[in-house]
Amino acid sequence: MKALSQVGKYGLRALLYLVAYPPENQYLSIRQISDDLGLSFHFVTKIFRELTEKGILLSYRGPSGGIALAKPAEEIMLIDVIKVLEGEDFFDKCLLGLPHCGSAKPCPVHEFWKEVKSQLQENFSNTSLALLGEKIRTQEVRLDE
Amino acid sequence: MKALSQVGKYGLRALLYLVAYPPENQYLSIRQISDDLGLSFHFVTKIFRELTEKGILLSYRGPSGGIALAKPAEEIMLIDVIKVLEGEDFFDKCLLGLPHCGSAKPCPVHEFWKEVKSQLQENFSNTSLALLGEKIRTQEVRLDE
DNA sequence: CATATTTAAGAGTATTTAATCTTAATTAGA
DNA sequence: TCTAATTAAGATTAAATACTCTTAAATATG
Ligand code: SF4
Ligand code: SF4
Repeated sequence: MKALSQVGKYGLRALLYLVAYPPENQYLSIRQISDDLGLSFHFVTKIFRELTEKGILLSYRGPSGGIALAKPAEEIMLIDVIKVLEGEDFFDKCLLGLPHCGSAKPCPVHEFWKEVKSQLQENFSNTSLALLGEKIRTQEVRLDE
Repeated sequence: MKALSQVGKYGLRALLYLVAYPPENQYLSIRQISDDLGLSFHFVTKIFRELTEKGILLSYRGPSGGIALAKPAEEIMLIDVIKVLEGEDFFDKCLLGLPHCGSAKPCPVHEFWKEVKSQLQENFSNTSLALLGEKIRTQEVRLDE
């Protein structure tokens, strides 16, 4: 089961790095993130540009430039990030992908797919980046290896 | 959230058609299924070949040939079909896709991803094709439109 | 045996996704 | 003002996925 695209995976990992290890100065360079996580610098740059456009990150060019959160990590929910990285319709995707479907005209697997999907959506909506960053800092969880 | 590939979606729909509307004679032709569901005949043929190789379908060439279930629909679970169509590792896929990970060295979203995944896996394991076929026949659910 | 029907096999094409590369723009600091 | 550091933008390439097409093999029936 493939839940996130490469854009989603890399983007989320890179973003969580920033949240977990915020820099002393205002901006953290993309190079440091991509090097530390072993991701392609250019690919991460492209992904971050999207997050910047959509108001989740701020960016600054030039020496000692980089990226930073546009809002406090407490106010950014996982679902906001996912919707930028995977598209607004992320939670509309279906198992059989029939046209015109939904609860009124369900397909054979609608019943439990609906449950699975809403459970995931709820978790994404209730999880802030701040919470995940804290888990990473306390080494309860990890971002690489 | 993209759960199934096109192979998985088309394959499952076509297979459920056979289960729900089994032919009087021994075999049902792929042409009838693909035409009825509006799917590519060649694509469905390719998918069915795989299901035949893996022992879920029987096939027979020549006039009045076609495909048939290799076992009673009661004995084929959704998860068996999914594992053929999407690969044995379908339920090993991850949100962040870190190497060497699992419950011992979890990533930040492991906790709820694990839950979501096992809920889906359980549903797939407990659902037989016979059950879904019956739902379709009684028009509780549908395969097209 | 000849023909029509049907699946098998695999080559070929198109589209989407993933990743890389090049150049431009911005900015700090010597 | 010059240089180095950094993101922005977009062109390009690579790989995976999704089909499509052609030919072969099997088989029923007249
Ligand atoms: S009926 Fe439900 S599960 Fe099935 S394709 Fe539609 S929305 Fe998805
Ligand atoms: S830690 Fe869990 S959710 Fe995260 S990538 Fe590994 S198996 Fe997937």
